[in-house]
Amino acid sequence: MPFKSLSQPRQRLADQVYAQIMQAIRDGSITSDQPIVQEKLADQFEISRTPVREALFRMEQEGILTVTGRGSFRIRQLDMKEVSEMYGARCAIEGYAARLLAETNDAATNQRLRQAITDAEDLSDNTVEAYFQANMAVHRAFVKEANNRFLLELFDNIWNRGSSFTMFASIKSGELVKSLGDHMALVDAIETGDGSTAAETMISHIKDGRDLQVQAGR
Amino acid sequence: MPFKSLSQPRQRLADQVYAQIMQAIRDGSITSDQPIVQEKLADQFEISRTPVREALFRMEQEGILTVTGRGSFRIRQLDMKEVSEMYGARCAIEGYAARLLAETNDAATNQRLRQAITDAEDLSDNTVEAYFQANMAVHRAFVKEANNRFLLELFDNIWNRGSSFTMFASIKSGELVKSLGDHMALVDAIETGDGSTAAETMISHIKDGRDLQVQAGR
DNA sequence: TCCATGTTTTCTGGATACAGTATACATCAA
DNA sequence: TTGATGTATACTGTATCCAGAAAACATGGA
Repeated sequence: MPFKSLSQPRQRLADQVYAQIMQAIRDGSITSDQPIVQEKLADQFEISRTPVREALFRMEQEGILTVTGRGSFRIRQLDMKEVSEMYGARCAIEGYAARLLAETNDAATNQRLRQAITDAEDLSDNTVEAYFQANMAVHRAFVKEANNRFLLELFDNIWNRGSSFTMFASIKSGELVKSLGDHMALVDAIETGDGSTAAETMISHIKDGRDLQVQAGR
Repeated sequence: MPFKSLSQPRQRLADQVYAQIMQAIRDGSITSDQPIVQEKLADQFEISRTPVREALFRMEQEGILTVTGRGSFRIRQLDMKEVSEMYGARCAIEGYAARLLAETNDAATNQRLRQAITDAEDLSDNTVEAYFQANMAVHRAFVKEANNRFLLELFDNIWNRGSSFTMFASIKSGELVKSLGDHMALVDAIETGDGSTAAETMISHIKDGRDLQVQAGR
């Protein structure tokens, strides 16, 4: 039987809605000051409220939206304390990923990491969005190579929080470029083979990012 | 105005359903070999399918359920590799929490931790369930005292995975008691004030748990 | 008896209908 | 004009309905 199964789990409308709303949040057509109305969205997509609701609930659970008043959603706006905690969560995940990588210290893996960094940092344009994507791609590569799907899941969970991109928008681009440069040093730390060293290097790299963020946020 | 606001966010049926299904999973009345049928559940709860659907979707997203066939849910069964990865994720979260605690090294906090351990380990009965709860309570206390809501959220996310309890059921209770005893040592490690030491102690404690689990799982 | 085909049943995703509540708005008295 | 009260509107949660697809079952020919 040369055919591969095409029984995809019957794609749900809610998934598409989810993606579209996400996009709308990213490009700023939905802002955090207007409440999100199920019926309005349903009308725009020309579908019923049911799948829209489903997508919204999902986003609430992921911390992208927050429920206000009697049940309507808004984009969840993080205050500085929460932003800072978010970086903390990143330290936990990515720091441990670095630890695992160091403990394995596999040459081929490290090589792939270097390659990923080179690829990602070859920015096609200098927008903040491009920087954001590049930075995320690099960091995601580390977690991915650590080979633990839970870790990767948690990573995505954190990075998808609605404001994570808009937050970056406030950082001056000069600083961004500088911060991009540090990634190779992370691989170096991994290559020491010492878990704690790698973890600490990663953590302090992330904290640098946090400081940039905090400065910009004031 | 001596009245306190009673505007609670209008509690949703789906939440109750969620809790009930969760309970049913824990006490084994829903097992992983039977598919979960929305209409059946709705009938049992004597409500419509809508809130049931909502609860199920939520559980799917949390990784408690998995979608099979054309869209029906089952309890997600983790294989040994995934179980092991789950412990890895715990190392990341809880290890970093320990690091934070050590860096702060606040006497009052440490005292509260010791108290929490004493409280939790005073098992009223010797069932595996009781052990599981006690162990979770202790570990949760560490993360909670680290004072980072994201970390706590991720912690809950991991520990709520459907099978996390049923997994434990296979460990011999003798081993469990032994493993409970190690918790005070974690506070000791925190009191060294050295982040790496604390993190590593926590990680190796969790890995001990993992090894127990893996042995039992074979 | 066993396989292939057609038919019924089951069950999901999505649309629509309905009820309840908070908000917005209008109306009226001081 | 302003504040209190009644009314309309907006929007949510829940119930019900409908169409489509998989799965189970039955039926008939070799």
